[in-house]
Parts: sequence; structure tokens; C-alpha cells
Amino acid sequence: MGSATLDDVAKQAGVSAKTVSRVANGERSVRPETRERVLRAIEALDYRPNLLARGLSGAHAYTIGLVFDNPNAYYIIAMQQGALAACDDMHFGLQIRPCDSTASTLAEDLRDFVHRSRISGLVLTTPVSERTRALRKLAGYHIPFVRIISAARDPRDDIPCVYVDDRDAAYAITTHLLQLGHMRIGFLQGGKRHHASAERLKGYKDALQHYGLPIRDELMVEGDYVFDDGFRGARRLFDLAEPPTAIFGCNDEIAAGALAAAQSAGLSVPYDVSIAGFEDSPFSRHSWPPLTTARQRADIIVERATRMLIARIRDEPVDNEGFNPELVVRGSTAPPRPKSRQRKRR
Amino acid sequence: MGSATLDDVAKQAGVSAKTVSRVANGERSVRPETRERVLRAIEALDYRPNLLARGLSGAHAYTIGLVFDNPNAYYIIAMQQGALAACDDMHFGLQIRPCDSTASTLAEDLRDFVHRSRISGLVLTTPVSERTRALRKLAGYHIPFVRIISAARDPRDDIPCVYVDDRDAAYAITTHLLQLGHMRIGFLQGGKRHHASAERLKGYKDALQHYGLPIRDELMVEGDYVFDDGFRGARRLFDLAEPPTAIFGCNDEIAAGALAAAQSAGLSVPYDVSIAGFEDSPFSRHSWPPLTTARQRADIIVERATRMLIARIRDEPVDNEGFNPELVVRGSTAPPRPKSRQRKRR
DNA sequence: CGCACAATTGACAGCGCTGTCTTTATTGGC
DNA sequence: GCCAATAAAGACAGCGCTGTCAATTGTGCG
Repeated sequence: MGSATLDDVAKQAGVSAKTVSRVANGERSVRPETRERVLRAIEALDYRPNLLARGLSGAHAYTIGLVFDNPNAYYIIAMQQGALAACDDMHFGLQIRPCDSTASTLAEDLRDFVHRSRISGLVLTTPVSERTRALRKLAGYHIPFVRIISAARDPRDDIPCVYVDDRDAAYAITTHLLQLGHMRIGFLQGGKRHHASAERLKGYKDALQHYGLPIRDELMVEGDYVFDDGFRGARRLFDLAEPPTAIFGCNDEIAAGALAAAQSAGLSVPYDVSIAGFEDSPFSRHSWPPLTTARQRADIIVERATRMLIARIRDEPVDNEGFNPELVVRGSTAPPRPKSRQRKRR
Repeated sequence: MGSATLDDVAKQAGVSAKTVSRVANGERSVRPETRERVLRAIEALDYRPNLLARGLSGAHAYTIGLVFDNPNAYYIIAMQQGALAACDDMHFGLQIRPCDSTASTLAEDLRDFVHRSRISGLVLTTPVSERTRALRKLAGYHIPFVRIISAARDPRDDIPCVYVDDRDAAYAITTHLLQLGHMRIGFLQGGKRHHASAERLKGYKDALQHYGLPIRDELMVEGDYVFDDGFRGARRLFDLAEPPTAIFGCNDEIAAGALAAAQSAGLSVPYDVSIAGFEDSPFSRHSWPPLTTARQRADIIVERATRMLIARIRDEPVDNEGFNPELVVRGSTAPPRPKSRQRKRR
């Protein structure tokens, strides 16, 4: 009924429980013929190690935690898939853990989580990964973790991380718009809670500067990563005396809001105004027109981070790794209308 | 360093470990003053029970599993939130578990999952919850579970469930379109793997019948719950000699595809064609125009199912419960154009 | 005041596994 | 062929908790 235990297998194979344990955990010091016999017994009894017992007994539970505080459903799912793929592959368990990254007790909350379940380590995603103070405490508790952050280059500090160059991707998107001929490009900012927002803004500004264009305050609207802010922000841009011919939303949801604002204002995208997003979420693929955006493979990034964490737990050497989101050009961006015709519309 | 244990607390409070265990688990047979003393010690030592030890020792691990096999990110997140809310409230752990509902070993996979971690019970969501054969096996393994299914009424079988009346909601949406004056309504079907697809189709047909309208095969396009099928299906409908004046997509993603198809065909929504979805996902709120849809609170439904499961695990009596998605009218549906003008456009 | 009974509390084993240490088998070198 | 060195296998304790049952304390009542 309740599955077989180590002892059952040991009896069946005529060896000690410890030997079965060794085989089950792939330790090398077992003679091939013994291993064979044990494997047969495991097969015959359909034995599966009890993870609770293993975790309670061993040094740790061979389980990692994926920690997030992010309202973006696609992002979460992609991250979960990535972490799961790595964990399945490495025979680790996965505990998925939402949390409040703004809590003052963040470090303690995570510590309790880790201790209660003997979690072997944590993969921290943004914005949890940006709470430097909490991370320092966490490190103080000797909890291994890897963080995923938004940065242009390897921070080279003592905390292993995967860094995503949001600045560069935003630079690429802005450059794409500039090369299409847009001279006035609106930027809908993301929430300040995320470092990525600042990075993307930086990429936008850098590109303008590189092209010798002025950076205009009225073209950079503040907001958060939500549809409504995209909608409102875009409307504000449209209402300017001299509205932008292109709008770059800090993520796809913001861009979707801008798209809706354009359509509700009777503007045709991309003929009257170009719109670009960031993330390559289904939003960007499933809108009309589909959005030009930056593809960010959260699944692959998290999978990588998870593998790094497991390596770290096994005391193997790990190197930080960087990712560059990739420009994806779709139907929502096009050259601006010639001046003459643009005038007519107004 | 590593958190305090029961014994530490026991020593501090001057009682036995078992008494601390009783207090920690809220058992009643402890004198108030003793309880008080123990609670103080727990507080002082910042004690947190080790979940692995509790699970290994006790009859089960006070953890339930949420099982799903559904590509819809919003759905998954909503379900996770609902399950988590219930689990947090009832002091149960939650294991989130994607799976392959088409696997022939589904029942065995789930059994192994349950046994390995001493999971107390499972919440099965569609389409896993519809694999009747596997469920029967699962019940044979004495694994408690609650399933969420698409059904118009309480199935009154021996498996506890939460049932969602998709038929009724589809009926309501179709009726809404009929009452607006639409006489030809296209229906973009969902994948056959989900019972909900058939239920929704039934609701559509029932409503037409109720209004004395014929059910036309050419208006019911087959497909799956993906954007592209919505896009293609809608195009096929637009190409009919006599195209529908309204399209009902079996979920929001399909409807988003239809919306894109309309826009790409130069049709204005809702003036040239009305479009309705199903689910109330962000898709429906964040498109332009926003979609009329049926609100289905996956979070609340799953939370309810989770509470039922926990009640069941505690041998408390449980009654099946039904949910009715609620019609949400937004900008994507309107009366059809008067015939005369419609002609002009063609 | 003394007894039957109920309410509290504690002692102890054991959940199923792994870490440590010990014992036994095997190998290579002279 | 014998011994040291190494490899393989086993014995045993114990991870931190709960279930069971026994011991203790408190209660009501004649």
C-alpha cells in the first residue's frame, strides 16, 4: 500500500539499507553486481525514496525555493517552468514561493521558509533580488542563493547572479525606432520598485544621445507596469502640442495600454504612431498589430540561475552569467508619416 | 543558528516536548496557564516547527498538492493564488504540481508524488480532473482529492467536486448577443480535450434554440484555446457569403484572435462586428475595445476546492458546490449595424 | 475525607532516511 | 603467499516531530 521503504528493498536484495541508500543516491562505492541486484529490487518493489525522510535526515532536503513578488502572470509561469526544468533534470525538488518583497521582515520570512523545510537554497527573482539589505542578512544566515538582476554587466560582488542587460535591449529598441526615422519618441516608464525600469530608461536616453537628439522631460511619462498607466501615459503624450510619432512602453502591458489609447483616439498603429513594448509576452504577440518588443526568455534565464544554485549547493565553482534580450520587430512599428500628411490628420 | 526545536522550547518552558507539540498544533487538552507558558517560550526562541519532521512523523504532512495541466498563464496564477490563500489560512503547505494529463501513467505519477512527500490530498483542476479512469485509480489508492469540473449541476457521485456551470454562462453571453439584435452569431469552439468546450457549445446552441434560431454548422468553427485558432476561425467566418454580425470565442485568447482578425480585415469592433470572449482574463480587459466576457473567478473557485479538500482530510462533512460565471459586458459588443448600412460597407 | 473518574502531562518508540564509524572483502607489491 | 592499503558493505545513531499509552494531577460527590 504505502510505498516500499529502504528496508524493504534491502531485505529483497539481501543487502543493508545503507547500501540501498548508496545506490539510490548514485554514490560510486558499490560493486557493479551489488548495484545491479539492488536496482532490480528497487524496480521490483517500485521503490521511491521518501523525500521528507531524506530531507530530515540528510544535511539538506535537495529542494530549492523559487521566490518571487511579481504580478506578471506570464513572467511567473515562465520562471516556474524554467526552474522546474532544471530541478527535474538535477533531481531536486522545487518549492514555489510568492512573497512580499517590501516587507521589512523579508530576510526573516525567507529564513523561516528555508529552515522549516530545510530548503537547500533560493533563486531570487526581481524585485526580491534587489533588496540588497535583506540579501546581506540572508547571506549572513548562510543560506545559499542566486539572484536574477537587471544590470549591464557582471557586478562582480560575492553574490552569484544572473544579470540581464535591460539597458542594452532598451537601447536596441530605441535605436530601431530612430532608424525608422522617428525623431520624437515617447517613453512610458515602469515602476520605480524595479531596477529594470531605470536601466531601460537609461537605454532609451543613451540611444537618443547617441543619435544627437535632445532628451525631453515631457516625453518620459512616469507610471507602473500596468495597462492603465500605459493607457493614461499614452493619452498624455498624444495631447502634447507636438506629440511623439513613436512610443516605447517599458513592458508589454504598458505598451498594450498605449495601443488601446491609440486606437481609442482613432490613431492607426503603426501608420499614425509606432508602439514598442518589452518582454515578448503573449500581450505583444496577441494584440493587433502585434508589438515590436524585446524578447526576454525568463524561462531560460531562471533555468540557468537554478542550475547555478544547484552547482553552488554542491560546492562546484559557478560563474555569473549575462543575458541580452533580443529585439523582435513586429507590426506595431513603422516609419513615421511624412510631415505633410501628418499635418493633414490633425 | 539552525532554528530552535521542540526540545529547546520544552526545556525553556519546563514541560515535555509532547506538550509543546500539543500547543503548537492547537490541541485542546492543555491547561491555559501551561499553554501560556509554552507560547511564551515559543515566542522567546522564535520556534518554527520543522515541516519535514512533522510530515515524516505524523499521519500525513499537512500539505496539499495543486495539480494542473493547462497552458493558460492567468488561469494558473489565479489558481495558485486561490490555493495558497486557503492553505495559508488553514496552516497547510502547498505543493504546486504541473503534470501531463494525457499520460497513461497519470494515476501512478500522482500517487508517487503523493507518497514521496506524504501529500495529504490533491486539488485537481481541468483537464486533469476529467480523466475519469485515472481518478478512479487514484481513489483506489485512498488518496483524497477534490476536483474542479465543468458541469451544469452537481454530479452527485462519490467524488467531491466544485462544478462550474459553463453552459449557463455561455447561454448568458449568447443571449446577450441575441438581445442586442444579432441573428447570425459565430462560435469559435475550444479544444475537445476540455469538457468545458462542449458545455459552452451547448449553452450557445441552447440560447439560439430558445430564441427560435437555427443552428448553422458553418457558424461553429472548430479549434483550440489559442490565439491563432481564434484568428483563423474568425477569418473563415468573415469570408462566409453571409458572415455573422457577432462572434463568440470560447475563451478570451480565442476572442483576442478574433479581434485581431477583425482589425486586420479592416472591420471595426463593435460597429461592424461584435466579439465576446469567456474567462475575464487580462486579455479581455487590456484589448481595445475591451471584451465582453464571462467572469470566472478561478482563484475563488480553487480556494473553495482547497478548503473542501482540507475539510475532507479532516473527516469533516463536505458538500459539493457550484459556481456560475458572471456576464461582464464591455465595449466589444453592440447592436448590429442596420441592414442598409451594412450593405454599403460590403 | 476518600474514591471513581476525567483532565493533563509525560515517556518512549519510531516515521524513513543519511552521516559516521567500523567491519569485512579485495587488491597490489614484494 | 603475506601484509598494508584500499574498496565495499554494514551497524547504529539520530534528524525533529507525533501517536500511543502510561503516569500524574485535579474534580465531584457520598
